[in-house]
Amino acid sequence: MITLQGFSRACADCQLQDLCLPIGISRKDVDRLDEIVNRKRPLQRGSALYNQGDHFGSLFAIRSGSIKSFTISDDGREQINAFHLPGEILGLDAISEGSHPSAAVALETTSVCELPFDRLHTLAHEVKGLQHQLLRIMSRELNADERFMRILASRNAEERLAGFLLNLAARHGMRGYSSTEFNLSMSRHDIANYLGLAVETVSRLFTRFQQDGLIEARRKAVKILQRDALAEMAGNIGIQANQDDNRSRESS
Amino acid sequence: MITLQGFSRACADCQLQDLCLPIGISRKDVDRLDEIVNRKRPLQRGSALYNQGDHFGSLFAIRSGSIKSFTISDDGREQINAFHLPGEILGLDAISEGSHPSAAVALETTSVCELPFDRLHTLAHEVKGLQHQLLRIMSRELNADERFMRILASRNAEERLAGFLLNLAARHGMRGYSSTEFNLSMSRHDIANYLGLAVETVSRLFTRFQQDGLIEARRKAVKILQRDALAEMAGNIGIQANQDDNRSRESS
DNA sequence: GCGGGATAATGATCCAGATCAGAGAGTACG
DNA sequence: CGTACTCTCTGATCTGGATCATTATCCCGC
Repeated sequence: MITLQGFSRACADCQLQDLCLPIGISRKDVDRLDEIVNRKRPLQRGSALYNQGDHFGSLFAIRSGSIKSFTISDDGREQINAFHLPGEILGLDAISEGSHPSAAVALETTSVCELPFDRLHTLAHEVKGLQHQLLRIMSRELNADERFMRILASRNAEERLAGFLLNLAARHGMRGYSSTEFNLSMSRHDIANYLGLAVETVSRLFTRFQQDGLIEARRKAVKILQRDALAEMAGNIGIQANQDDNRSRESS
Repeated sequence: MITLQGFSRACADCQLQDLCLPIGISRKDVDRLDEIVNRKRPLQRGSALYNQGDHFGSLFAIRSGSIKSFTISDDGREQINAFHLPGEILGLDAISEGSHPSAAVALETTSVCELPFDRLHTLAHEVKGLQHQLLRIMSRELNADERFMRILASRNAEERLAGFLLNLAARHGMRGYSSTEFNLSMSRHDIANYLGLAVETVSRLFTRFQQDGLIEARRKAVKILQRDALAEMAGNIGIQANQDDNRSRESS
């Protein structure tokens, strides 16, 4: 169904370049970016890209697959921070401390591009567009986090799950996949953990959404039947995935 | 009680420079930064630094006072994203979209430095240390958000409030104020909103913490009596404020 | 095709915290 | 300096979702 693109080599050829770092960068500069990127061999499901506390040396961009990032607190509880899809950048939260505050584990077979931070940083110093894009990506991430904090602080279970499904749908859509029919790469347990709910609640909600004709769900396979009803339910939060469609003019 | 420092002019003289943008920047470059900073006249309590949806042109650094940033959702509910103290940078979440996704309102008389983004961006392009510091500040913010998401997703009411108080205490401490005795510039309502709780719950918890001898609280005035007990309760989350004490060596 | 261990669904009960209601206490202002 | 408003506190009740318990289903290796 999805063409394997794991072996196309250059950023310039990558399907994801308009979601990823190269936005707003000239062809010539993309080639320079390309030189510092390491394409790693695919990660198997369940294996870690990095662990909590690991030394930070690189950012990572997802080429295909998906990754969850999470933190284990002192009392041993795991808390998932985010699910990452192709084109998204991981490791941004490690820049300030020099080590990764959270771990990143593949949810399925996943391939990533490694971006050594010191070289990226140097290149960004030379290529203003890259510097800008880095800032924009981090800002976008801040936005997504804030949006999610709002959901956690003020939405009930059904609003959370509706928002979650729509968010995933939109993000799939932006990557050229169907935004109505897709596979969840994470378990119900992971969804519950992420949304701050109990697994049982999530499971019941899937059942209810299905009974109400909002979705069709069989295990990991999900089909959105009534997008608008879900959006209404979610209170129109989290619908828009991290797009950033400003042509922010560099004024004056 | 707190000396008015609203009229010291230069970054180089500012008490907050080791929390703010100038970290890791040479004296000469701080002076260049200084040239682009606008010191604005103080904001009165309740007045907006910017509103939701406003065009983004500048970042802002707080000199004194405090600010809450929040979003109003479609259904009119206000949700507070963060409380900001002196030395912190506001507006980072607006870089990607070109407009402010949240509003910022002063909780008390507050003075800020305005940092026009295009000029800051250009300067960061020339001064690598500034570029790095910008990235670090954004990364630190991502960390704080993640930490807070964890609290919202998996902590109960008493853990949340304990964590909140310790976080404020630590942040006051880093700014040279007492970390055991301080004033809350926000109302119980704001605290509740921020923590995803009902006002009544927050109020009851203040009472209980006081009865248990953990704190002394009279209205806005708070005194931490048993820091360790609170930390235990908070599950050691949120204790450390956004420090970043890595001397991240630029390797190789 | 056949256990067996993870994953998911469903049912029954319980409780933390929301909601409802109302009473002080502080503050602004005519 | 009294009236009215906002903020905080406290008590009583209700409920969404957690927790506990069990069953169904999937998926894997053999």
